[in-house]
Amino acid sequence: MSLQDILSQAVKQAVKTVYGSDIETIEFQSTRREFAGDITIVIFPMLRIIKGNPVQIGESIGQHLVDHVNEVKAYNVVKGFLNIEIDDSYYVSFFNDISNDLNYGIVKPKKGEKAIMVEYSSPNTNKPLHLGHIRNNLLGYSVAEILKASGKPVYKTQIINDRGIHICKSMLAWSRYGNGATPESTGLKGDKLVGNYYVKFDQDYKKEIEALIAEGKSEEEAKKQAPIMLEAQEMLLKWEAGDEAVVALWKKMNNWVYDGFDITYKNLGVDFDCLYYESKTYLLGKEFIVQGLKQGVFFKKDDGSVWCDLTKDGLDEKIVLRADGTAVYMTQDIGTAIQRIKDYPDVGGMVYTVGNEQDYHFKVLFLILKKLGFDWAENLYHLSYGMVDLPSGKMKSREGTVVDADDLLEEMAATAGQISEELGKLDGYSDQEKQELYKIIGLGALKYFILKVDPRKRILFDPKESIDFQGNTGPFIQYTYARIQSILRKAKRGSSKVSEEIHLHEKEKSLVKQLEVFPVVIQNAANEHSPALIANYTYDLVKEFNSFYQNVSILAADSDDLIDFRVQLSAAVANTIKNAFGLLGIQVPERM
RNA sequence: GGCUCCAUAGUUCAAGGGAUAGAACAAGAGUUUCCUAAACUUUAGAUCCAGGUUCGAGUCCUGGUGGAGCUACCA
Repeated sequence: MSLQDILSQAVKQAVKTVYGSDIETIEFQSTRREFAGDITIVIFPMLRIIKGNPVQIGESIGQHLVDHVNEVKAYNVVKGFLNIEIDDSYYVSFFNDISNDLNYGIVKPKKGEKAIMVEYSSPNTNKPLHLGHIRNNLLGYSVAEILKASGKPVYKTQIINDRGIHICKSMLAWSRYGNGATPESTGLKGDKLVGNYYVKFDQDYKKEIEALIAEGKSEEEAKKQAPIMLEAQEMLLKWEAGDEAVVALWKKMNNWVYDGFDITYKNLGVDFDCLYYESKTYLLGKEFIVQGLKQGVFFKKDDGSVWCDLTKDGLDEKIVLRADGTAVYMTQDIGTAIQRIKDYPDVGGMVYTVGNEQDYHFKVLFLILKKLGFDWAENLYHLSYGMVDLPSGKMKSREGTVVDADDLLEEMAATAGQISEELGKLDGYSDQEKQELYKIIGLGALKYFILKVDPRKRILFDPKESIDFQGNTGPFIQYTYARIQSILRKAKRGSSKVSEEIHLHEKEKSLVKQLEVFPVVIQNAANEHSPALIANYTYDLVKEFNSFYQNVSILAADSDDLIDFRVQLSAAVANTIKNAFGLLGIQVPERM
């Protein structure tokens, strides 16, 4: 039983015996530094049930706790706050329990527990990945890991947008100008090569529009009549008809892109358990529209189009099938969701990592799936995140302000290397080992920078100022981990349990307290789908440790018992950093 | 027009309705005979505006202001 549970019961008992009333919930918070005590109970909420002076109530509850609970050493009351001091022995025995548990805080997936499918990345296959995809990938991957650590089985997936007019544009431009260029012949990453032809198309398209406008056509007409666009549309029709040559080209170019993406994913450290392709799912969902019509979830308009009336839910009417009977985006998403549950019957919920410009879409999608009566529709979550903005505003491919994912990863490693060299770290390491470390550090800086921010908020990214390596950053935390490893190398670490007689210093106690809440932080992060909670927790832990590290001597303490305890405590902190960062997908180096 | 989200030190971020709003960067002042100074210690500096609910509001409600997004038989 956790300390909070023990106290919770005892407080309820105290209120019952002293005032004869029952209270439902008790508000706990950690005691502010300036007051004596470890944990604080807020008395104010109890005033609704017990009438009286909050200070007196605090006094009587506090006295009851001291008398009846072993762990409670003393108490004091400030205004409506009951501060409780916990006996050191509680912390020591708690620490003994966890110090050798390498997976402390991480819950293994329970048998029979319903799985969660987490979708993220989901790129188009006509452009390389950029900074926005990086945020998406990091969030999705991290949330998946956090859910796993909270005891849920997880499938990571993505839906690849591999069909449509945009692909045809790249294909068309390649046919015209490519001269058979391949990633091998050009030395370009496949996604970059294909992306270049997409840009090429756009340039030609613009020229043709200008020419048509010069001939006196309106801009709208020109956009529709540009020959290159008509040709692309024709290609799309051929693709849909299964034209052999078109499909072969489509396959070839998409495979180039996939190879390119794989490299980026690998460098980024993310992975997937299963993949869905839009070319295979875009026809799904129609049968459920028919079913929904029968159920009365949808209705048909005179022109034959099918709609869902969501006005009673405060939304608009939403189309789910075109008049010509073809599927729209919503139809596909309905079909894909259902298909996934068919493919993986143990899945009981899904998380969609998609930018907040699609908030409305997912609100509607979830509502429709609920109306169709699927029980898992209750457990759908749109992990909605804000844009990554540049100081100049939005990233725009046309203006060339897109921050390319591969370039960014390389720059981060280069910056990490530069700083390391300046500081004279890592002398005596081989070039290869250094490069490995620079990657880990650069990636750590980038990932932490993005994940420490609340997903819903926009991120401002200044490529010129780049990302800090000091202060509240990934490298700061990695550095602390590396320093602890250095201590552990030098220490003759005993594995004996710490004597419960030992007296804890303030800094030591606060470290143990900090470790104690790690499992709760994971659960909260899982419930709120927020890696930021883990990031901020880790930072707090590291701050606490650094202060401890600078102010007490670990390897030269005045007794062997104390050295042993401090070394073990350091090890436990390092292990927690490693586990927490693991949930963020950030590696920790043994030395830096 | 309607709807949704955001607004906190000069800057980037924190703060489950709770005590004197926390950090980091930038600015100022210190700390390296000792476990890694990418560190530590320290000074100054903030809740967009106006109401309301509450014992208590950065947090909840209403109305403004400013920013972003959605509001396609596109995906």
